[in-house]
Amino acid sequence: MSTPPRAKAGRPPQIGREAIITASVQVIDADGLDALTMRRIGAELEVTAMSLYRYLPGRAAVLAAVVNRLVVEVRFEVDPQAPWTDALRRFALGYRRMLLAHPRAVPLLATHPVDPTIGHAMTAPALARLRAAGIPDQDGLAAVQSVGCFLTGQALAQVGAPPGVRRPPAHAGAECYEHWFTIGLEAMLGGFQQQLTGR
Amino acid sequence: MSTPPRAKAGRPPQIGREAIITASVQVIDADGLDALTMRRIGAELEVTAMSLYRYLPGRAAVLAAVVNRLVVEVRFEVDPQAPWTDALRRFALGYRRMLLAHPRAVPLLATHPVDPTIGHAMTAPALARLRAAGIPDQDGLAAVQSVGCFLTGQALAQVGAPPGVRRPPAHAGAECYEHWFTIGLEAMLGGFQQQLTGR
DNA sequence: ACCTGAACACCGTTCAAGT
DNA sequence: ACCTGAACACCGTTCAAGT
Repeated sequence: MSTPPRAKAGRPPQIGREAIITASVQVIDADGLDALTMRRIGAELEVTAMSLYRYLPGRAAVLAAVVNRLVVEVRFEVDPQAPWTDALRRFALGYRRMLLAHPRAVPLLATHPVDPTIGHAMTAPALARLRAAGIPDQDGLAAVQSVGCFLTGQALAQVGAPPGVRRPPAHAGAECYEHWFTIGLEAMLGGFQQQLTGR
Repeated sequence: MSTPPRAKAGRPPQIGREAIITASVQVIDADGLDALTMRRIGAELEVTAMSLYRYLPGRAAVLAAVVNRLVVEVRFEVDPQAPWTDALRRFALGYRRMLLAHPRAVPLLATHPVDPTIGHAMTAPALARLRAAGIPDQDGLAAVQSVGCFLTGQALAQVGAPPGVRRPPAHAGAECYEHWFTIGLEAMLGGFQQQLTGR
């Protein structure tokens, strides 16, 4: 949307907005959210922290950009033959795949709002399938929202302990959370099917 | 559990663990998570930041203590006459009441693990009701977990934007989230009823 | 026993200056 | 046009010192 800094004259840029975001995701994946300092991002790009401010107005902007970068990488395919609840299931699995691929970013994703345009684009295929099944957009949106909230909360419980916090020793293993995830998701899907398609 | 510092001799303490936690909750409620610095907590208690370390080993310990303080204040009553799903509903409403009473603490509550003992105590009445209805503890636990995850995710979506982040202008109002919350919760409860009590 | 002052190693961010 | 060095106002945390 806004014009990126162009080299009409003078030196070509050593870095850029996209490179900053990519480096930030790498740092988070490798060392967690706390390690994502402006100085560290700069070091990753062999540049000082101050140069970053040419491309993003501050650390908060970096975090917001990371959230949107991760959300756009969510992918899932809707099977038009399958019942409409399957579209919600596939949305859930696709979103969850992204979350578990970036466990240290989950607290960030959970607490930062997603750009509405990007959020809408992500859920569009699922919503379209519900619409094709005769479900009003208002109800479809509520269902997608609810599934999304459950996903976020579930991923947080599984991997969401913040950077410095030790997980309690009685903490359940990954298999357990996988099981709870399926149980909860299927309950919600079954409930929506009952609610929206009248038993 | 661990013996609190007692004044066997010398000066009586000006502050204490509980006072620190209380002051911390006040700061969060008033000015948000970012405002909760050791120096600020100290100022609230008319003491320097360094004195806090006598009672809690650091900022992370303060945050953990705040989480547990807030979770223990969750209250709900189970109606033994009502269907077992009503116990889950009341648990959800009680938990949600606490979350919405401390909106600026929601990101903290969502990302910090709860002390297992406290967490178990909070959910015990609901679990007991499910057990009385003949639902195995394993299934009951999965249901409670799922409802809790949905609650957390939902509250985050509603109030969870982190301290410095502006909510997007297209953001839905509180009524909308209240509606989505009901829809999602009832779908999940309906699904569990079907799953566990066989339609 | 309890609290403090000074200090250390970090932050994010600004601003004027270099090339 | 792009990048940097120095500086500022903050952090959390330590440690020896006061009373």
